[in-house]
Amino acid sequence: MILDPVDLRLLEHLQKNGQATAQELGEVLHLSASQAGRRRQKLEETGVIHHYAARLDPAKLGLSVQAFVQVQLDRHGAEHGASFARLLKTRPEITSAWTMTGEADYLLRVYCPDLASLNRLIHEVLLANPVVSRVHSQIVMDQPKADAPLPLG
Amino acid sequence: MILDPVDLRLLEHLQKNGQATAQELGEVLHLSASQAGRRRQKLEETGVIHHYAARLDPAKLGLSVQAFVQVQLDRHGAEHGASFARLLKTRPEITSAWTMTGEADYLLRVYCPDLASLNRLIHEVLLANPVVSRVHSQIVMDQPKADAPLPLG
DNA sequence: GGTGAAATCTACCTAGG
DNA sequence: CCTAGGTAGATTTCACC
Repeated sequence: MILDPVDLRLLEHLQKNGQATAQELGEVLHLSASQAGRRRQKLEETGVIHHYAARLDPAKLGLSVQAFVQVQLDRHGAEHGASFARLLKTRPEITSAWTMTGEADYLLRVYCPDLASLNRLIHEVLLANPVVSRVHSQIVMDQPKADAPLPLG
Repeated sequence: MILDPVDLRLLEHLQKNGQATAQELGEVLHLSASQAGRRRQKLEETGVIHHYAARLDPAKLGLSVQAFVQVQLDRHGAEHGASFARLLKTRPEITSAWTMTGEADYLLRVYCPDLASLNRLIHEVLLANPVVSRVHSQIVMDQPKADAPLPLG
């Protein structure tokens, strides 16, 4: 699928407001509402737009502690990685996990109601797991930039 | 604002499908559509729901390189942090930035079309900045867990 | 919890390059 | 023939009962 500059501006807008109506999109893009809606539909069908999501305010939900946790597995092997990957899915506090080049480390993004529950996660879940060799956690103090739209230029 | 278990299930659903209609929410929650819509409206007004966003597929947009970059500032001071914070806003590849406890480090989440542009960002933008002392970048290989709903239990 | 007016979406249709 | 703009029926929302 080819994305022209109008598509990119449409995507930029929909990332900021996923509830924008076809009419609103048309005004922003200087198109008719029907054309804007048609473009949006195309982008949904082709999977460029993966889904729509409500973004919540963690503080208002009592999730006052955010952290990034780096986890180092003691032995590198497919079966170890797989068992750890299963663990990730069972822990709702871990909202995202990435593996990186170089080390077979995981980077985890974690939301907890308080420091105690973060420490429980680290000690009773992560360090208690025999596959895990080391963890290093850093608590988020401030988020000067949050979930900006993807760079589409 | 008090959130009862029904609100939490509503939020969980809206994080997965931000376009759920009041009727759909009502079916999930075993409520009437009008009650489900009323709850949602309340959660929007009180800011528990911050906004709605379209989630895009980075690969389909040509953003094949994701990375986390840790940036260490050479001197810790309010004015240095502020100048770096301004830099963050000017770079669309940097979609999120966090400051952590302990060090005055920044963790940056970055999306680039290729390795060359990531390297340009690191060397010509970050390291070229006099405030920056060291950077350490890790390229994302895999994302076994991606943007799961916030833990609302 | 239910109802109805207003707004919105979407499929279909028409016009122009 | 393909792309842009317009129209109508169905659906959804939201203020009110």
